[in-house]
Amino acid sequence: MMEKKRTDCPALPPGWRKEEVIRKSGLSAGKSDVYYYSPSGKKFRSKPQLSRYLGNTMDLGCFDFRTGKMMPGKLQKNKQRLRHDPLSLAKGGKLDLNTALPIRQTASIFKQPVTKVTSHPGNKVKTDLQRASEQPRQLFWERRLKGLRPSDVTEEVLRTLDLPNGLQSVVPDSSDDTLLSAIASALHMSSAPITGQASVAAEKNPAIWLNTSQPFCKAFTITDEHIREQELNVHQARRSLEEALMADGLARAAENTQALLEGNTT
DNA sequence: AGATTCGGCGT
DNA sequence: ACGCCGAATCT
Repeated sequence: MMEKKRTDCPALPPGWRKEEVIRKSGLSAGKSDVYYYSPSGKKFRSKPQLSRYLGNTMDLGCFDFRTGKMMPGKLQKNKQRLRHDPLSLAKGGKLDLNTALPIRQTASIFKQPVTKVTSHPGNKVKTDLQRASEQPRQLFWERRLKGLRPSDVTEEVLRTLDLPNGLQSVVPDSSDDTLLSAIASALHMSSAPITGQASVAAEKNPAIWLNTSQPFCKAFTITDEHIREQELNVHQARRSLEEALMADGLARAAENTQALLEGNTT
């Protein structure tokens, strides 16, 4: 057989490999197809597919699938949006997985070497821990999360959460899922309590009075009822997980005994 | 079954 | 002209 020419791909996290296969017959003979293999061996044959899998892990905006390199000049020329409805999803109902989403620019879940600066002890940026949490943020940046959907590695879209009805946005035209994203982000990024916008002024002029360290929801109160509801949710989630684990264990066991009985060769 | 390969639709 | 993905074909 042909020796597979799988090369390491420096633009992707460690362990990812790229393969180029030349078509040898048919009308398209001479053309080539490019594939990528994840560290775990899963094959990827298009950029959208890769995007879906890597999700928010990495920005593939300037990643060129064919060459496997980052191409800084690939700043997508977004048409004249921003004029009518800057927050709407891209026309055609499709979401641009390349650049539309606010995503981390580094592959944080992968182990990657970082530059350790030792020769500049006074370096503010590398030294000052406060600075990291004081990065300026775009007003209403949470809105860019609109349309994001959680999914597992098989690309199945998961059910979204429901918000308690006591939660309201301080900005008009903010759909429920945007608000959910905003609150989820706030919980995720800070260990401080999430109180919502305390100042009523924020409702009249969010652009001026919004407390940027809080999500753009109105101040809310948590009732005992809320807590009971949430406890129920957690219990149900745990039960689901338990069942899934059990089912998986049984399936594996059955697979193994079957293999033994049939004298499976592999 | 999964892997490989080319066609062809849509942009 | 080419990216993407369905499906025929191969192992």
